[in-house]
Amino acid sequence: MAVNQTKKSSNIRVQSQQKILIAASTEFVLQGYKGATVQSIADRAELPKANILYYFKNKENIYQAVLEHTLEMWDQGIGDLDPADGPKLAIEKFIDAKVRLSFNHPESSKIYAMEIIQGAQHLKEFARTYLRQWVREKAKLFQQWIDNGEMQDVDPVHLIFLIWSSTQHYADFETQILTIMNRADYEDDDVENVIKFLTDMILRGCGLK
Amino acid sequence: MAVNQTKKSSNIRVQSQQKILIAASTEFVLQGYKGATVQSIADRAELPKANILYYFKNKENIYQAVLEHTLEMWDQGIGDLDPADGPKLAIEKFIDAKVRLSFNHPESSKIYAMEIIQGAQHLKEFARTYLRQWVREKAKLFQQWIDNGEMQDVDPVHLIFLIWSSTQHYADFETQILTIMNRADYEDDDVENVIKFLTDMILRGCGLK
DNA sequence: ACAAAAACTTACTACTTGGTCAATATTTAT
DNA sequence: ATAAATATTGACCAAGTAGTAAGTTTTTGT
Repeated sequence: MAVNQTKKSSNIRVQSQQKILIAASTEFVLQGYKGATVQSIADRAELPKANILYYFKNKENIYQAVLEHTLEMWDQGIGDLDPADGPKLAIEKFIDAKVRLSFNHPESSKIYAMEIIQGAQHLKEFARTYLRQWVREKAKLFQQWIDNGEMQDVDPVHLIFLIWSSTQHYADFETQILTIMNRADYEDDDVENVIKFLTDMILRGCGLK
Repeated sequence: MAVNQTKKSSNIRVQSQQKILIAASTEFVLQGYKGATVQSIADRAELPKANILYYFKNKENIYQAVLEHTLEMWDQGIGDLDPADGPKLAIEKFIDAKVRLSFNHPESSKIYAMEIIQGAQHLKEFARTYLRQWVREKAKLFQQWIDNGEMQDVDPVHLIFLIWSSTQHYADFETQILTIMNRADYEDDDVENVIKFLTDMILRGCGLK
């Protein structure tokens, strides 16, 4: 009985909330937290403003929901490194997942990036410590592989930063990258090319190729 | 006579403008373009609001000046790759310069990152094409080295993105990185460690080590 | 059919914002 | 010394802003 939120009566609620969150994500990316107005979110969601504030208590709440959604998606999309995989496969999987997330959900990546750049003012404490734990844990795993002589002796934390930053870049700096490549949009090949490039480079950097 | 902007009479003007730009940079980072108010900039600069708008026509102008300052700094800080250096030294110099810029001027990096993430809405066309030219030129140089068998056959444009993103990350994600490292601030060693790590990884990735 | 709950909407308010203006003070050049 | 140029400031305003209140319509369970 605990999981009884999906009654028929909630459908409109859930649907509207989803529509609002999608519109809000776009607005927060384009205008920032302060620049995105409840009205602009309403316009984009094609709902009257008061309706937005019927489903979400206030603007801060909408933003929190957007942030939460981002974190959930990453948690699910990246998941855990499998110790049984060994360093090569683990890094390959990690890069693959992270690049696909960047290309498939650039708005999430962008909102998160802006939040961190601005000092993580809205990010709840638990999200911060969760992240710290995640990195610590993964770093420990890499360190074991290093100690076992299974990969080059590189700082595992910085390695995680490297994978994180280089993959995230394709979402956050989309505009700049497309300008440089003289393109209007990413194409399907791009994802695969980026995965191949980063995997090659980083595996070689770790002495795994 | 053309360069006669430095008359004594301009001193106060220049000084005030500088004070305003520094305060504005901080505010733009912390609050974003829309969130930074002329009043908040004034408070931080310890000047009355009307004084701010005496030296800068409007808020957009202040922001443009901040952006311009960022681009100038990078232009000067990174400069050109020297073809005579060969790939190894060129990459070493590039990473070194870029990491130091990130650690020494994180606000600039942050403001630029936010501007790009939000779609480069305020960035003038000339800055975009300039950047495209810069990357094209550097990529061509790397390609020559590759063709000469002086380095591994990796996509030069993606290589530039990799160096760009991984170095920039330490400025933009300062907050998150410090949280993960459980630190309050970067220390002197950190710069050198990051330079060493990235140089090792990327040189090895390029088959140069 | 019908009452209760959920969804929607209009009108409003208190407050913040960028920017102007007119007046005053200070500095500069002669 | 003094007029012109530069710098400084407080008071003000029109345009937006988040959020509320109070009502109406629609949906739902019985």
